[in-house]
Amino acid sequence: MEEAILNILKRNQLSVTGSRQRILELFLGQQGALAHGDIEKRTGEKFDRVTVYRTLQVFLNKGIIHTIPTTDNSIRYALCKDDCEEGHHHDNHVHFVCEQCENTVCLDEVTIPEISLPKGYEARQVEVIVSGICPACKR
Amino acid sequence: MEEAILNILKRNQLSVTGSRQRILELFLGQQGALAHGDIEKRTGEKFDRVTVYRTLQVFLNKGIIHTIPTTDNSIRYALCKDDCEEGHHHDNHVHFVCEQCENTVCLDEVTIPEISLPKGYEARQVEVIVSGICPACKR
DNA sequence: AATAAGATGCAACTTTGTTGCAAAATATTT
DNA sequence: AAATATTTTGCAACAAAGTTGCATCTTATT
Repeated sequence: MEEAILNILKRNQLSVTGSRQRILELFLGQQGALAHGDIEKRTGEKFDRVTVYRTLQVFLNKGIIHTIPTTDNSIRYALCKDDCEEGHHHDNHVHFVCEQCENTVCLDEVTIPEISLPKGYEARQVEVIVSGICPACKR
Repeated sequence: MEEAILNILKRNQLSVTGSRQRILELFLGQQGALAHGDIEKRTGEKFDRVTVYRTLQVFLNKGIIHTIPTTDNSIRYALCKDDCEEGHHHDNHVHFVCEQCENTVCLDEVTIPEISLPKGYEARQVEVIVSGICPACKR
C-alpha cells in the first residue's frame, strides 16, 4: 500500500509530499469515488483547503484520477486504472451511484455497449452513470 | 411559440410571470441544453440572480426541465419532453456534448441500450453522456 | 551541505448558491 | 372592476466553493 503510493508518484514524476500521499491513501483505502468535500473533510486538519484543490488538479492532469459526472453539481473523483495516460483517459467503464448511501463505485467489469449516433456525430468518449440501489443497501 | 410557453405554464399550474416566460423562451429558442451561467447572463439585466435560481428550481420540480450530468461542475438544464411528470422523469435519451463548441444536445432518437450489472445492483436510472464532435463542428 | 525547483499555507478575493422578508405582481373572489 | 388572497420578486445579507499572488518551507538535485 505504502509501496503503491510511492509507485504512483514516482511513475508520474511527482515529488512525494504529505498531502499527495494522504490523498492517494484515501483513494486506495476504498474502492469508490470521493467527492471533493469528502477529501477536504478527511484531510482538513492537516492540509490547507487550497492544497487539496491543487493536489487534485495535479492528479487530474497526470491522469491519476478522473472525474465522474454528477447531476448535483458536486464533482466526484476516482482513481484511474493503470492504462490512463496524461491527457487521454480510457475509463470506459460504468459508474454506479447508490441513491441510498450516496456511494459511487466504478464497475470495471461492466463494459459499455456500442451506441450508434445519428449521422454526423463523432463519439470520442462515452460516460455511463447508473443510479439505483447497491448490494449493501439492498436489504 | 408564445402559445407554447403559456401552455407549459398553464399545464403545470404556474402563474405566468416575466422571468418564467423569458427562461422558457430561451429553452425553446434553441434545442440544446443551457448552463446555469448562460441563463443568468441572458436574463441578468431583467431579473435578479435569485429569481433565476428559484425559477429553475420550480421548473425542475414540475418536471419541465431536467439536469444533465457534467464533469466540469456546471449544471446544465434541458427541456423535458411532454411525457415527464412531476417527480418522475423518463429522460432515457442520450446526451451529446461537443468538445469543440461546448454545446450539449439531447439525442432523443438514440435509446439507451440495456446494461447488465453485477449481482446485487439494482438500476433505477441510466444516464449516458457521449462527448465528441458535433455535425456543425465536423468540418 | 548547498542550491535549485517545487509545494504549501495564508490572506484576500471572486464566484456560486441560499435564506428571510418586505414590496410588487398575479390570480381569485365577489 | 375592485378587493382580497396567494405567489413571486428583488434586495440585503450571508454561506459555501473555488481561485490567485506571494512569502516560506519542503523536496529533489548537484
